[in-house]
Amino acid sequence: MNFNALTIRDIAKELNLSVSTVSKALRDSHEISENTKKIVNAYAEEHNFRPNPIAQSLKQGHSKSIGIVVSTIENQFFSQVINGIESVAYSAGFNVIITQTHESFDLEVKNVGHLMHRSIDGLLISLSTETKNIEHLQKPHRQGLPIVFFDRVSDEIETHKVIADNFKGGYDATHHLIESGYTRIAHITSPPNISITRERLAGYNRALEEAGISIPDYYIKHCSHGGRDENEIESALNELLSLEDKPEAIFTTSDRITTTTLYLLNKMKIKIPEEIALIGYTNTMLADVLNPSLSSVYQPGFEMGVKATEMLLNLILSKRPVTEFQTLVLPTQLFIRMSTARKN
Amino acid sequence: MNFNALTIRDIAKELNLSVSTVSKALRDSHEISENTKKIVNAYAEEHNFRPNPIAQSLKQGHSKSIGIVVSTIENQFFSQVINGIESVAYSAGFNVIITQTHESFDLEVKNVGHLMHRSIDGLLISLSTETKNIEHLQKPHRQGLPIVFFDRVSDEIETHKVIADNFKGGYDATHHLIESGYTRIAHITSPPNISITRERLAGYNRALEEAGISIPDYYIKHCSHGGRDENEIESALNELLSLEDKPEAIFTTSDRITTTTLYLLNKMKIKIPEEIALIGYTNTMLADVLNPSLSSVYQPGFEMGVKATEMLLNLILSKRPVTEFQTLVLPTQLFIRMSTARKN
DNA sequence: TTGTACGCGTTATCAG
DNA sequence: CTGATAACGCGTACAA
Repeated sequence: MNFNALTIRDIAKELNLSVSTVSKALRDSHEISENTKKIVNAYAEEHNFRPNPIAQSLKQGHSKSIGIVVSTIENQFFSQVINGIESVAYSAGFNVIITQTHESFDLEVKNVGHLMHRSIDGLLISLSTETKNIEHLQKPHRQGLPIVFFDRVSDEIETHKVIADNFKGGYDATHHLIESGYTRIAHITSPPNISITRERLAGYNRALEEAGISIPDYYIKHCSHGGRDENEIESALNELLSLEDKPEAIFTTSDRITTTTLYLLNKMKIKIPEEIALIGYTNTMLADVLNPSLSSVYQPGFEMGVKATEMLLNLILSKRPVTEFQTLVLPTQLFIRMSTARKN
Repeated sequence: MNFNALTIRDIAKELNLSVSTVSKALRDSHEISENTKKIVNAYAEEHNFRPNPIAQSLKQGHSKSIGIVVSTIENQFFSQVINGIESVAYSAGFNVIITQTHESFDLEVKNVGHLMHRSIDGLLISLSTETKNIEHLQKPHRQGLPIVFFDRVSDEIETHKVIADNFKGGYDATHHLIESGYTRIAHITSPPNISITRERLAGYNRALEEAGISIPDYYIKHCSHGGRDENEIESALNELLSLEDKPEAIFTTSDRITTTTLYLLNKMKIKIPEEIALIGYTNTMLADVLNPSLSSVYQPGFEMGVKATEMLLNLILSKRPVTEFQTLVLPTQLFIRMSTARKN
C-alpha cells in the first residue's frame, strides 16, 4: 500500500520542472542552481516528501538496511544486542531487519536467504545452536556481502567478530565455586558446535585443572537444544543428582539453561545452595536479584550490538576492500551474590 | 547489494522465451502451456530462483509485509507477542518489520512514518506510554491502512483490537490480597493515558469497593515513565513506606514496574511478604518462580500476537471494506504462589 | 543549468 | 499460447 502518494514526479509537475531536476535538487547536486534547490526543498519540506525507499533500493541495488539474525529475541541478551545495533544503525541512517532462527538451522538458512533478497547491505549474525556448516554464509560472503559475527561465531569465515570473553566467564565461574570450597562441579551447557560452548568449557576445564581437580566425563552435560527442551535439562539434572558422586555445584551456561535449571530445582524442592550450589549465565537481570543464592555471569549485550554494528558499517562504507579483520573480545562480568554459597 | 543475480530476464534468455512468458509461467498463469511451465519451473527450481521482492513491491504497490510497533522487545511480553505475530504472518507469506518506541511519542510517530514509507500492508501497534493523541495514526488509517491495536489500544480509531482482560487482572489481584487479609493495598502503576492503566485501576477500585474498603488517593502512584525510571519508583516506594498508614500490600502493573519494585525492595532489605506483600504483573516467567513470595498476573503474549495478526490479515485480504469491528478480550491469568502471603 | 531517456526486476495489458 | 511494451519511483548518463 503506497501512501505518501507524493513522488518527485508530482513535485516536478507542480513546480514546472523536470523530474531529474527535482531529483538532483533533492540530492543537492552541484549542477542545480541554488535558487531551484531552495524552491524544491521548500516544497518537499512543506509536503514532507520522502523518496520511496523501495524504488531507491531497486534502482541503487542497496537498501540502507542491515540484516540481523539471532536465535530469539525472547532472550534478553539478544534484545539488548538489538538495541545496541539499532542505536548505531539509526544514527548512520540505516534500518535493521530482525530475524529469528529459534535455534533451527533450516530457519537460519531461510532467514539469510530472505535477507539477501531484501538487498541488505550487510549482515550481523549469531549462529544457531544447530548450525554446523556455514555454506549459506560463505556464498554471499564471497560475493561481497559484509558480514560481522557476534557472540556465536564461526572460524570458517574471515571477517570481523565480536565475542564475549567466554573463556574467562567459564573460568571465573568455576574458580569462584572452587574458592568457595566446592570440588565436585558439574557443567550443564549448550551443544559443542557453537563457539561459546567450547570457550566456556575450556575456561571451566582450565580452572579445575589449575586447582588439581579432575572430574568425570559425566559431569558435563550438553543439551542439544540449548535449553529449549525442558525435559532434556530435567534428565540431565536427574542423572547428576542420582549419581553416587553427586556434584555439589553446577555451572550452567546460557540464559535459557540457567533459568530452566533454576525453575526445575525449585520444582524439585531442592534448596540452593544448601543442597546444590548454582552459578550460571543469565541476562535476565532479575535472576540474581530474586534468588540471591544464584550467582551469575553477565554479558554486555548492548555494547556487543554497538561494536558489531560499528564494525559492519565500517565494512559497508569502506571504499577499498578490507583485508585486516579483527576479533573484539568484550569482558563478561561475574556477579557474585552467593554469600551463602560457601561450603562449610 | 543484490545477490541472486538471477532474474526472470536471465531465465528468459537462457530458455529462449520472453520475460513475460517466464513471469506468467512462474505465476502459474492459465494462459501458459503446461509444457512451458514445466520447463520454466524446473529451471527456476534448479537455480533456486526467487523473484526480487523489492521489484515486486515497487510494481504492485504493496510489500507483503506488516509493520509492528511496540515499546521495547526487551519486555518479554512483547517478544512473545512478536513470536505470535511471526508465526501467523510467515505462514501467510507476510514478513514483519519490528520497530520500538522505547515509550517515546516522538519515536512512535517516526516509526509509523518509516513503516508507511516501507509500503507496509498493515500495522500492528501497541501505543507508547507517552502517547496522548494519535493523529499520526488517523491519517494513514483514513487513507486505508489496515490497523489492529493490541494491548494498549485507543478509542479514537474504530478498528479491530485485541486486549487482555485488564479489568479482571486488576480485580483478581486486588481481590486476592483482600482475601488474604490485607486492607491497606497500594497500587503502583503506569501513566493513566494508556488504556491498560485505566482498566487495571478500575479493577483494583472495584475489588476494594466491593469489600467496603476505601483507600486514600496517595496509595495510587502513577509512574510517568512506565517503570523505566528507577528513581521514580524508588520515590514512590519511599513515600508509601514512610506513611503513617503504611500499606501492607502493593499491587504493581507492568513487567518493568514489578521487577523494579522487587529489585528495590530487595535492595532495601524489606522482606516480602512479611513486611509488605506484593502482587504484580510480569511476563518474566522467572519472577514468580524465583521469588515465591511474589504472586503475579500473566498475559498471554503469544496468543495476543496470533489473534491480532489474524485480524489484520483479515483486514488486508478482505475485498470489500470492513464495517464491523471487534475487540477481542483475552483472559489474563493470575498465578498465586503467595502461600506465605496470608496476613496473620 | 535543465531536460530526456533509460534501466533497476517485476507484472499487467494488449497484440500477435 | 506467447511476446512486446508500458509502468511502478527513482537516479543518472547524456543531450540540449
